[in-house]
Amino acid sequence: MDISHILDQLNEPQRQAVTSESNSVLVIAGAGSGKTRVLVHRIVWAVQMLGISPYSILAVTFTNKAAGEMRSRIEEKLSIPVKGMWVGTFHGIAHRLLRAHYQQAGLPRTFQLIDSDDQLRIVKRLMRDNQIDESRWPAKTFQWYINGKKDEGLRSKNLEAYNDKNEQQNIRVYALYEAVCEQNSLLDFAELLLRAHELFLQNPDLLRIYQHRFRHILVDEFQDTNSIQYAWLRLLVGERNQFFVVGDDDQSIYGWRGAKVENIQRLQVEYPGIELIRLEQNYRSTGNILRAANGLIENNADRLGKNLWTAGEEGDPIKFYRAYNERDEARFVVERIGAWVAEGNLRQDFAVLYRSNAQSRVLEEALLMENIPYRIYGGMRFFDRAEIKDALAYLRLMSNNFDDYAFERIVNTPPRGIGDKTVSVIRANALQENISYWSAMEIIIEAQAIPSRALKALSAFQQLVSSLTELVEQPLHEILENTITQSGLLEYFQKEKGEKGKSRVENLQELVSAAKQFEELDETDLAEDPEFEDLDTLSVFLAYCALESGDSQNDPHGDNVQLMTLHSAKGLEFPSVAIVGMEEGLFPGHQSINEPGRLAEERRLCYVGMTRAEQQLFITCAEHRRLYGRESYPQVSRFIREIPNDVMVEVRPSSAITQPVSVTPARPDTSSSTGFNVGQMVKHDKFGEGILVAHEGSGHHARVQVNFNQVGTKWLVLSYANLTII
DNA sequence: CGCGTCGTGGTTTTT
DNA sequence: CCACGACGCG
Repeated sequence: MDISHILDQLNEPQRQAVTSESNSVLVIAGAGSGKTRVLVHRIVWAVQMLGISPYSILAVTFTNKAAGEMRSRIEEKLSIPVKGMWVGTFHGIAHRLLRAHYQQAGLPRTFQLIDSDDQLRIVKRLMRDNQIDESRWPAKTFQWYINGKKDEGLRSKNLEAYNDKNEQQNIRVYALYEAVCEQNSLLDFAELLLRAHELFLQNPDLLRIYQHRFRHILVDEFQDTNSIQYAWLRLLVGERNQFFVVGDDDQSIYGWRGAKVENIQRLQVEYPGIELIRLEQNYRSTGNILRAANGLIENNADRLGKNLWTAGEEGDPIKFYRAYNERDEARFVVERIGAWVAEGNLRQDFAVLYRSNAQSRVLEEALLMENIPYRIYGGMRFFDRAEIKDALAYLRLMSNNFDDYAFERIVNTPPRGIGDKTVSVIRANALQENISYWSAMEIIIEAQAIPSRALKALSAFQQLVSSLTELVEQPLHEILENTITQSGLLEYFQKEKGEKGKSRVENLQELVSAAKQFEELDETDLAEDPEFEDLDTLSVFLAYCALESGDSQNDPHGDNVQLMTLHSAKGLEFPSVAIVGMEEGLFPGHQSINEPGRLAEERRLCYVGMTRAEQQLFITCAEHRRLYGRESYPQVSRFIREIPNDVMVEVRPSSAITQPVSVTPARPDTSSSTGFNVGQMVKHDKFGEGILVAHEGSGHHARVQVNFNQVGTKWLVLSYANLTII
């Protein structure tokens, strides 16, 4: 068989990585260096050239999107569907293992998954039940604590508070939370990983089976692994399996949620023979962009070291703009987008990246003003939407009457006259008798223990759920359709006025079609394996919904400018990129400035942002920013100064003047031929008095920006405005 | 039960 | 500044 085509499209280090026969390989893959390509080709190589069975391959990624992309690219290359190969996320694979071996994992067959929203609800309710003051200890901090410990592989019983009052409380809540989850057979995301790890630890025979099966283990984005994921991988790799890891220490930006870059270093210690391969040739960005990014990231200590280069062009220098304020900054970006489009480019090829979501607002306003369509990434995901979770809660309750959290969510959603009073009676009864809410409800109805009005409403609810439960044999989408209509959810949201109600109705309808798609998709992770055969469709679908938060939002719908945080830009690329808000305190954020570790992560985030750009990169900051209603005069971000001088120029509004960025940033020339200077107090006939904060252009078109005491900031054309200096 | 007011707090996000 | 959650009223 001619397999040369597998290697033809690869450069030397890529080829080396694909064909390496070392037992463990660590590929340090810089941004845009063809990381996914290497993973895909290695698998294809193994199957086609080495005759390795797909059955013995396990490929792990972090996101469903990455897993899906890898799978489809492999199948495309092999031109046959790959049976038996496991490609998935850590969570998806852990889930699959737990479903297949639920007894050994100490779980009931029908265990359910919960997302972080459900998790928070549980913590909140548990706090109420145990008289823990939510205003003193916000539920979120406990949630954070619990997940953090689970990511470290620690259960409450492994923790010791000593004399720390705070820690005692943390551990107490953690233990209570564990008990609740145990009782309701609920597993949160971190629990999946922890359980999967324990499953192997406590069942050596089972571990051996899987070690024997997965002779080839590949991991993507290794710098994002947390402690428990790494521990789980180590078990599976064992003494002799092939371990192929791809990552980039410079792109580790998730330390704050438990990812350990150190795992890359550990790898080299714990797998002494590991072959280190660097992919440094970049196929994405211009030479200038790469030099800027390289220069920046060199300021980080403890790097494995890597220098991106390109065989392509130098390209334009990076354009740095110091705006007078955040609105001027937005105006500048919009202007560049205008120019980009005027040159015949697509809006969707221009991305604006910011550190925090709050920054999108000014940009949106500016884009709206110019009628430029845009799209914001991130935010609510499909399966996180309230209306979707409501509908799914009905399914949960149908699938498992003992799911108190589903019960609580929908007992009065849509409103059907079951108030707090009634619910607290149910809750009290359930707590006292140690039974589920559902059973408590049945007893209360039986005993007619509540006022007749409430009783009537409650029996109607009971009958509703019971009659829905009878539909369980029907096709999934019909169950859903019946659920949203008979429950009254659809009607309820139809009555809700405005865009909101409309989109909720649409989402519910989309859920029905998602269910339809799910039925057709028999090659789902779960359905593929015989272990799941005895599980009802409903449970499988619910698990799917929990694990697949629905990044269908990611498909670009129409030609829109793309707005997103730097974090969500990871893994993406755009011909033209603007990074805004490059100011000390914002980026790097004030929380990070005095902690070297966190500062380094901010710098990596900046590196990630810069390396998204293919041709053009703009970086902006504002000298004056209104944030949270407060005024601030931030310093230019240190990251700006870390970018080498010769690859970046500072640009001024509406003028052709460009100059190298001065190392000690000086205020741009504030005087002009117009006779007005920034900082002067001026008076306008209509708007009253204000301070001049910016000016641009000259002659007849000269404009100034004035911050008026009464009406806020405005741009005025000098020749019309009739301003007087006061 | 739904709507209004007051008060508070406010990186980053996937599974 | 503004969004969201906790309360109180009709």
